[in-house]
Amino acid sequence: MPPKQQRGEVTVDRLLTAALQVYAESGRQGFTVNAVTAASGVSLGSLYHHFGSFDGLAAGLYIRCMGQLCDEVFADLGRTRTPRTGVRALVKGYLRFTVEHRDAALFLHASAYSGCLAAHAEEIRAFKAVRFASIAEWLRPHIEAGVIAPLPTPVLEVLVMGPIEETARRWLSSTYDIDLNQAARILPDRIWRSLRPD
Amino acid sequence: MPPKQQRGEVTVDRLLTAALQVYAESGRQGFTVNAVTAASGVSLGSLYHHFGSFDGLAAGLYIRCMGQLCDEVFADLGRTRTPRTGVRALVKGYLRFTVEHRDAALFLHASAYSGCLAAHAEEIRAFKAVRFASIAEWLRPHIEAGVIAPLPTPVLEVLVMGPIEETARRWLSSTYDIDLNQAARILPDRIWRSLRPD
DNA sequence: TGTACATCAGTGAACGCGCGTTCACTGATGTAC
DNA sequence: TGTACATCAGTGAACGCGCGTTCACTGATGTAC
Repeated sequence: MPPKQQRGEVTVDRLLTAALQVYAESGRQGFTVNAVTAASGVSLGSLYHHFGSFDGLAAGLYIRCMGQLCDEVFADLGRTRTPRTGVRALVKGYLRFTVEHRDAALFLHASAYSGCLAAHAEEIRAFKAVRFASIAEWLRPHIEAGVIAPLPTPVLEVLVMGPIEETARRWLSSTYDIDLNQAARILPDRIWRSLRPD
Repeated sequence: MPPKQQRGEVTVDRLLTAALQVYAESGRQGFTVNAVTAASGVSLGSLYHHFGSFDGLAAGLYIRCMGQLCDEVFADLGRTRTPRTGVRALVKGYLRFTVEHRDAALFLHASAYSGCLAAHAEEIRAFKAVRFASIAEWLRPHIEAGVIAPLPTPVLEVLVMGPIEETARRWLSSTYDIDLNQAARILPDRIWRSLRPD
């Protein structure tokens, strides 16, 4: 249901931007249709015209944030040659995105189990499958070349993304005091050690 | 606000058990006071007598689940002598808990950003601080003995718990198909490699 | 042991609020001839 | 170029539902003398 006129695109953008802002300021509890329409200045009917439901808007926001994340993280990854520099790029890229787009990162983490996305789960799954394909493609030649241990793909993913995402999560929750610069410096080498063959 | 009579304890227990069941069956959206009272057979007034609010019940459930998790995971940890076996115990314990208490594990992960716990954040933080102290105590002598790399504690925690929690998360979301037995077999050694000095 | 009383536990009808959603409508944009 | 018409976009009042919460009350338990 993409808008077919330019002003429609603008309205969709205003709604999503306002929605992210509302979520950042008021959390899940304050994340309501009324709050979003008030913050965006867009009418209630217009929101429903473009998204069909409030969950639809949440799904749209999730996809927009996830797209941004993939763009920024995978851009750096493509320029790397060795798995070592690749891991470094992933760590730096992911943590930089987390800092520079705190609101988006928070929304992505928080929405994972929110239930708002249940109705659009298939759409989101398909979107992720497309965008995440590049990371698997990046991995394969390194495994075949024997420069990364021949572990099952899910285990490799978990070894790489686990520490990164957990770092981001702790920083976002602000319950823990974790130094992102320190983590960005130390993690790449440590994660790389967990992937090496032999 | 712990109950002062035995029947009070029983009621609290019935409410929390029913609440977990409701959450497991209906998700966040279906997790309401009415659903919990209906499932437990306990009256609305009684729920408020014991928990003060619905968020209070959510916080109580979170603490109960977190307590169970700590009990099971740290029990095995205490019996280990080397960091290598310690990591293995953590991985196995955490993943076993995830499988055996799927509902509790799901609730713990999902509640992290739920907002329901905001009002009781301090209470939960204090509870965690007490229970998680044992893991830091377990780590320190190994670092001092030079058998674990002298990394900052938060980074160590993230390196160990990141892959474990990410594995659990993926298994719980059931979007990914991840083999927990395989992960439990491979992860300990891989995580251990990321902690070794030199 | 029995009685009186305070506290704890349990009940369920009632309430108000704000949520997501609908709908009949107006205005803007693009297109065909 | 001008006009007619279909489609898209935007509006906001109105609605019903179910949520969390309150409260006046009854019953059970424990304790003091």
